[in-house]
Amino acid sequence: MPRGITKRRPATVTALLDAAMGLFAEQGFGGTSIPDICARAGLTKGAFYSNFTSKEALFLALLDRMWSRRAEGIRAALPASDTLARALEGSTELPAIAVDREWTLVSMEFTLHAIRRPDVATLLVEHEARARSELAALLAEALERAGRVPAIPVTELARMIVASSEGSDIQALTDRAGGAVVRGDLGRHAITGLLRHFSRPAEPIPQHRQEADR
Amino acid sequence: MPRGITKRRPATVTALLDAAMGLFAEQGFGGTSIPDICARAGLTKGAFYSNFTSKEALFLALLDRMWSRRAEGIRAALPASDTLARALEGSTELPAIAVDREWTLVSMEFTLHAIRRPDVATLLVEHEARARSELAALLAEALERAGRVPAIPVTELARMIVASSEGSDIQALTDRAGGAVVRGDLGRHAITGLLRHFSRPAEPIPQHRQEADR
DNA sequence: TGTACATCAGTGAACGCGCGTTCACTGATGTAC
DNA sequence: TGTACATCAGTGAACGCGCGTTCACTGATGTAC
Repeated sequence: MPRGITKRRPATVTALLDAAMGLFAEQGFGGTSIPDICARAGLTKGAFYSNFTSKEALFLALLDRMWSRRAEGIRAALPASDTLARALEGSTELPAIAVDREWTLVSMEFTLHAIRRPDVATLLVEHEARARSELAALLAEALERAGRVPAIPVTELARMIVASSEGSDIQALTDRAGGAVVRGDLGRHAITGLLRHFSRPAEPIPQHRQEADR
Repeated sequence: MPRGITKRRPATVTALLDAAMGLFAEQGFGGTSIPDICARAGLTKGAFYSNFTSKEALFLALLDRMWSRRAEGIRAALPASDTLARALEGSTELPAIAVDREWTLVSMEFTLHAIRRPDVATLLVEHEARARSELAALLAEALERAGRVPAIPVTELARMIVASSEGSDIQALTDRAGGAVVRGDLGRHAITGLLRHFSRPAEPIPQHRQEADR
């Protein structure tokens, strides 16, 4: 006599999340209905209500999955600080990272959603703070390897870089959708620029302080 | 016998657009129904269909109005190149510009919409190209006043600045909604940083070329 | 290993509601005289 | 200036449809023996 969840359940949840991810990216959160999601997942509406209380709840579960997958991806790519350091020294370029269309669309969708709902926004703010602090640690390490010291707190630098790269991603997707052909490395250029501008070469023998920003 | 549109019509259109602006910001495009808009405008659904063929058509009309209003606002603030030049010289800070919540939300909403519909994206890309070229002109003027020359084409600089400031605006709105208290000048700092990094002081007596980026 | 059966998980019909859209109508507008 | 009336503009009832949600049910699962 089954006395907990069966192995069938997670498969159903996965199917629903997969379907929702695709549909939210294609049609937006507001533009996607629960029957839409169920149809794509090959399930009935009852299956949906057996697993989630509302579309909103499913959205949160989807984000959870997106965030933990991304976290894995980032941990896997962690030797990046080396690459970053070399880019800072000017010996290489930052590598191109293809903009993930689905991820960016669903994230934008969620950000909009969150800005309108304070309780959801709290969730998002916490997640971003965590992600940013990992980036800040990476930046601190890369700067040190490149023999530079930050001129402003690395957490602020991380904020600027996130803002700049998100803005660039959105620009890239828009241009691509609108048929405009545009060089795709401006985002990386801006980031390198910010990193160089807001840090300076470490002095071999630390002497008196000087102005942070020339 | 009336033989064209009467003065009643534009008032109706304005009421519908005003109502839609507020609702799209509050509930999103997909989350707002036509009856919603009519109710807030104090009109019946018939009035809507007498003026627009669909919610999509109203959205486009709304953007048109938003864009032309913003263009007016920008033209009115054009002496800004002076302020910008002084900020570049380091004698002042860039002035704080309050993030317009409604504008930002509706623009994000539209960007999402556009990324999904190539024909709408074309419209957006054209608009952005126009806006960006005005900004590029402003930047060129400001750099010259500040006695600097751009190290990369000003149009690329304009792209970076737009990306960075849009990203910062979104960050600011998210943080504000999530109850995080955050200094609001990082966006301006980043912009100043980009401008300084991607330009250098003009040489009084032009001699041989040198590396753009130090 | 095989089978009985309690529990879990998804089915599919049913419901009321609000949506988008249409259209015959009433009232507002503004020109012609 | 005043009024008649053709035209324009918004009203509100009506419609069919798909939505979100519920629930009695059937079938899948996996434990106990």
